Order: sequence, then C-alpha cells, then structure tokens
Amino acid sequence: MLQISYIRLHADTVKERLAVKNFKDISLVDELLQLDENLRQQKTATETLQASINAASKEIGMLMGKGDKDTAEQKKQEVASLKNELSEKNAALVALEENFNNKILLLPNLPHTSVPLGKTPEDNEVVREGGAKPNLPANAQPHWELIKKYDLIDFETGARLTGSGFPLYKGKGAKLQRALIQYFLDYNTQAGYTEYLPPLMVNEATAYGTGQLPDKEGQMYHITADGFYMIPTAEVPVTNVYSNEIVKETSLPIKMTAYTPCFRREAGSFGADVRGLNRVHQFDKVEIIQLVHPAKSYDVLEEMVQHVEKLLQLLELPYRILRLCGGDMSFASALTYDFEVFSAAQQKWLEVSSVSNFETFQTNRMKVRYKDESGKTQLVHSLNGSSLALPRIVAALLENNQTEDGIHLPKVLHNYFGATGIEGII
RNA sequence: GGAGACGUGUCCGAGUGGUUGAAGGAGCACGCCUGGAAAGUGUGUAUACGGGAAACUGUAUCAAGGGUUCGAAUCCCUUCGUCUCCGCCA
Repeated sequence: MLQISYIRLHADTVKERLAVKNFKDISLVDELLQLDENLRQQKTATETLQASINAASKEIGMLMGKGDKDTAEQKKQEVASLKNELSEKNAALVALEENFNNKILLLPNLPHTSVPLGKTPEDNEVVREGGAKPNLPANAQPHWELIKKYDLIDFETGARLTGSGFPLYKGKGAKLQRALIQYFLDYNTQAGYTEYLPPLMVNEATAYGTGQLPDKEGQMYHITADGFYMIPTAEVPVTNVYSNEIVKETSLPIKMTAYTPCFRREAGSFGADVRGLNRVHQFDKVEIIQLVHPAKSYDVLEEMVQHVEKLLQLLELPYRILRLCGGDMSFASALTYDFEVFSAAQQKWLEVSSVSNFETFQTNRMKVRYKDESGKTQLVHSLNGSSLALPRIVAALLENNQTEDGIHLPKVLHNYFGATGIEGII
C-alpha cells in the first residue's frame, strides 16, 4: 500500500508512475487527496471535542474526590450534550476512514524508474540469456509424453481424486520432486537463508499483508467455513512472519526460504498452455524472501537475481531473464525480473521464477519497521523470488535431457535423486 | 468436542471504576563513579495518527471488536489466542 504522506508530497510523480503501470483509474489519486484532506479536518474536530470531554471527566473525578457532588452533577449534564455532538462527528469520521482505507488499497505499487514501458508480455525486456539450447532429434517428445513413458505423474487419477490440474506424482516422478525440493532448500540455506515450513492456509489479514487481497481474491482457494485461504505461494505466510514488528536495524537483512505446495485457481486458461505441467492448480515451489534496509534493496534484488540465475546454471538449463514492463508487473511490485527456461520439445519459454522488489508496499500493510540512527521508525523493504517453481523445471529437465535410453539429470541432482537419470519404466 | 484458568509495555510483574501511558523489577541507552571493568548511582527508555518550522501538543492503544458509565486495564457481551484437566486422534 502506498503511503499517503508520500502521495501528498508527490502527487504528480505518483500519477506519472501509475501511468507506467497502465493503471486506469488515475483520478483515484486526486480523490484520495481530497478524502485525506476531509479526513484530517474531521479528525481534528473530533479529537478536539474528545479532549474537552476528557478534561471535563477528569474534573468530575476531582470534584467527586472533594465531595462537591452538586458541581459534579452539573458537569455531567454538560458532558452529556457534548457526547451527542461527538457521536455524530465520530460516525462521520469512521465513514470517511473506511472509505479512505478501502480506496488506498486499490492503488498498485509504483514501478521503479528502470521499468520498461509496455502493456503486454511482448514488451518485457530481455536482460540476458544463458545456457545452451539442446539439439533434439525430430522425434523428441514433449514432457507430458515422457511423463507417461516413464510413469512419473498420473494426471488422470489426480483429476479423479480432486480435479484437473492436481497432479499425482508417482515413483521416480515423486522422488524427483523430493530431490529438487531438497536441493533447492540446501542451495538457499547455504547462501544464508533460514529455512521455514509455514502453514499452508492463512487468514485474511495475512493475505492482505502481502497484497493478495483485495487484488487477487479470485485466484486463491477460499476455505469459507473458517475464513482461511490456501496459500498461492510461500511468500504470503513467510513475509508475514515479521508483521507488526519493529526489528533491530542490525538484524537486517532477514533472509528466509521455504518450500511449500502452492495453490492457484488460475481461471480462464486453456489449450496448449495448460498441457502437462505447464499450468496446474497445485504445485511445489521453494521461495526466497528478504526483509532489508531500504537503501540496499536494489542491490539485494540483483543479488537474488544472481542467486536464482546460478541455480539455473547448475541445473544446466537454457534460460533468459526478463525485466517486466509496467503492464505485465504484479500489483505489489516495484521491479520484477522473470526467469524463463526453454523447454526444448515444446519450443517454449516457461516462467520458473519471478524475483521482485516490493519496496515498502507490503511492509506498509504488514507494519514491518526498524528504527534508524536518529530513532525514527522506518518501513523495511521486502523482496522475494522463486528458487524455484518445480513443475516447469521438471518439464524442461525432461524435455531437454531426453535420450534414447532415458532422461539424464544434471550432476547436482545425482546425489539427491540417487541416480544419474531416469531410465525405463519404474 | 467438554470443563476451568488466563491474555497488561522489550521481558517479568502490580494494578477490580477517577489526574494510570499505566507502580515495581529486569533489560537496554546515555551520564557519573573507576586506571579499566564489575558493582553502585542518576537520567531516559512504546506505537500510530492529527496539529506545529520546532519545542511541544491532542487523540487512540493494557489480545481484538462491541457495550455500560461523566469517566474503564478495571464491569458486561462477542471473537481470537494460551495454559490445565477430560474426551478424541496422526
């Protein structure tokens, strides 16, 4: 959530930046400023009245102490009429506040100045590519065929148990998931991230904290009986670990990593995009999250990009890094790099990670702060990235490494998987 | 799921209607003391928002939300959470 104090001082910048994000309702900024003005006026009026009531009440207390009941009674009468006035003013204030709070949540984060202009994924900027695309034979198979051939995932039974998009991993398919999760977590903890295993459902306040609500209500599974949401990413519970806390400046940066299954409703997709593992409702992901000093967040963003890039290199996958354009960025992000791997049989780039700096957008909602040298309370910056989302990594590993006699796996996975590759059926 | 107890500041802990944002202690910060440290000693030590150039000041906050009252940490209701006992259970 943007800070109104910032909007007050930089309204024009805010509008200009929102335009870069293709935010339609720019007039909301002026509306908010007007609301803010009214709100503050109303607040001053209400509090002044409250102050006089408080003073009178204290006086009554003292009069009672002295035993001067008559004067006290008289005071009570006075206060009673003031209270009527107060309740009117209060009602107006509450209405204004509610309106203001609802509206300011609708403003997305401001994009960083380096964000490219654009509306669609085509406008994203390719920062760099790495790894070599394999030369596959003409009869190379897409991963969903390979999955069948080696009996790694049973999509049909998953669909019967739950619904489409809920894969049932099996045999070496299940073991490969476990190996990847373990490897990714080890890779992250070696880089200084603390491992967490969070709840997979969160309450409403937590979902607001990272910006999933109210923006993405429809994308999360909602357990209505208890008011919980299935997490769409570990980012949601883990970033909130420090919500409503004032952390020591010396404890920054806080580096956290977590493996969780992720649940996404993802309505509205169809066709080849959702074939096999390309898009599913439940998938595994290892996430990295940092809470950092504001002055360092863009350095940390680069560091996290390099961290994920190295991981893709170790997995020996061809990848590219995109800087997302204003129109393709998420609501809460100030700058986002997407990572895509090339899945050679499909001849498709698949997104496997998204690394973002949210600056104070999330921490303002969650109230994660520190005290600076002068003792002032400041919001920290939050960042996160996937390292990595598993299904599309699996798709690319299968497709790119397929041979006549099986799937070869990159060296780093051999120990975790307990074999150098997947050969034959089971 | 049933019965009971409880939820106060960074922590411990007092406080059952009236200058209580909250005693006392610990911790922490700064100063004094010391050759240096410890001990001792003095001062300070929440957050948010509003007003103000600032000093400062107003309001709110004793789990959360509502209510009673001129006045609530203190009384009432609801919710959430913790603990104990019982039940159930991986």
